[in-house]
Amino acid sequence: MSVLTAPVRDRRAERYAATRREILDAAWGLVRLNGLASLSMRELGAQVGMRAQSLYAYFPSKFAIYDAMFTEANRELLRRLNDASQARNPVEALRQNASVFLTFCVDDPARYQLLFQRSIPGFEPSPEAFVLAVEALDVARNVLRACGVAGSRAVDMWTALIAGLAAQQSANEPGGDRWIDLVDDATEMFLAYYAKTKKGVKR
Amino acid sequence: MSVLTAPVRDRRAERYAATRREILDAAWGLVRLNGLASLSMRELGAQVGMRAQSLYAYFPSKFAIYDAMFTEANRELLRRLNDASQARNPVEALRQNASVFLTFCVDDPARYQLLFQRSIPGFEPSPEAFVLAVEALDVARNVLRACGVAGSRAVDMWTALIAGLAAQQSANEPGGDRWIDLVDDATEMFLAYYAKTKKGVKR
DNA sequence: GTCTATATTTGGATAGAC
DNA sequence: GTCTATCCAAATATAGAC
Repeated sequence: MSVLTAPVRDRRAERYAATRREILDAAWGLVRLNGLASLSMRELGAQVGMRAQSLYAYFPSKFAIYDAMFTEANRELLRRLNDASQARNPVEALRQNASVFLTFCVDDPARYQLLFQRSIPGFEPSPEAFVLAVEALDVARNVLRACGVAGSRAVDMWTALIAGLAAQQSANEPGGDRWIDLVDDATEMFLAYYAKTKKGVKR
Repeated sequence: MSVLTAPVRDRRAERYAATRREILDAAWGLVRLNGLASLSMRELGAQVGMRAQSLYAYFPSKFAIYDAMFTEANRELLRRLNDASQARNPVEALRQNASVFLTFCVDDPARYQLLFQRSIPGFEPSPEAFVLAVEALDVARNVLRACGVAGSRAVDMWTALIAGLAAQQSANEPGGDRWIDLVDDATEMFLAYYAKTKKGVKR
C-alpha cells in the first residue's frame, strides 16, 4: 500500500458526471421544444457549448442518450408513484396513484412519448431501463390489490383506463385538464365494477 | 359546339389516378414495414419503379402523402364505424363500435400512429382531412346517446377508455388480443356507471 | 411523366492532433 | 476532453432535358 493515500473525492469524475447531467438537461429542453424525434447531436452540442463530436466522450451514441433519458424519467415516475401510494386509505391511494401518473404524463408530452409510445424508429430501451418501467406497474398492482382488486384482466383494464386518459389529454388538449378532471370518476367507475366482486379476483 | 364529341373517359386522368393509388399503397406498405416516421421519398420511389423526384408529379411534398394517407385511413374508419352502428340494439351497437375501432387500430399500428398519435414532427393534417376525424367521433356520440348516455364528460370518458385499450394493445402486445378481449367488460363497466343515471345526462 | 443532374440541408459518427 | 477535419449516408426538393 502506498503511503500517499488517494484523495477521497475524484474531481475528474465529478466534473464528468456534471457535464453528463448538463447534456441530459439540454436534451430534455430540446425535445420539449422541437419534439422527441427531432433531437440532433449537432444542436445538442451547441446547446452545451460543444461540437457534436465531443458528445461522444459522454455517450456512445444518440440512442444511448435516449436510453439515459428513458431511465431517468422512469426513475422519477417510480419515485412519485411510491410517494403517492403512502395514503392510509387504499382507495385514496389508488386515486392518488392515477392522478400522479396523469400529471406526470401531461406535464411533459415529449417525456410521455419517450416512455409510452414507440415513435423513434430503431430505439428500444435497454433491459436495465426496462425493469424500472415494470416496477412502476408493480406499484399500481399493489395498490389495486389493497383495494380488493386483483386478477390480470382487472389490472389490464385499469392501466388501459388511465393510459387512455393520458393519451387523450396529451393528443387532444396538451397542457389542459379536460381528461385529467375525469380521474376521480374513472376510479369510481372502475372500483364499482371490479372491487370486491368476483370480477376483481384472479380467475 | 364541336362536331367531334370529346371522349367520355379520360384515359390520361385514369392512369394518373392509378399511379397515385399505387404510390399510396406502396407508402402504406413501407410504413407498416419500417415505421411511420421512416418513410422516405427515395425508397417510396424505388418501390413503384420511379426516382424519388418523379413522385413530385403526384404529390407536392412528403407531408402531402402523409395527409392523403390520413384522409384515406379516416374515411375507412368512418365507413366501418357506420356499418357497425347499424345493430338494432343500442348497447350492441356500442359494443360493435368499440370493437371495430379496436380492430382497426390494432390491425395496423402505423396507421394508428398516423391517426391518433402526433409523432411526425411538423406534420399536421389538413382541415379537410381533420373533419373526417371529427365525424368518426360523432358516430360514437350518437351511439352513446342511443344508449342513454350524453354529456361531454361521459363521451370523453368513453373515448379515453377505448383509446386506452387500443394504446395498451398497440404498445405492449402489437398484434395480440389481451386488451381487445376486454372490450365487452369495458362497455359493461362504462354503461353500469353512465347509462340512465344523472351522470350520463348533460349537466 | 420521367429522367439526369444538382442544390441544399442535415444527420450520425470516426480519426487524430492538441 | 475538446477540437478540427472529414467521412459517409441520407434526406427533401428544384431545374431542365427529353
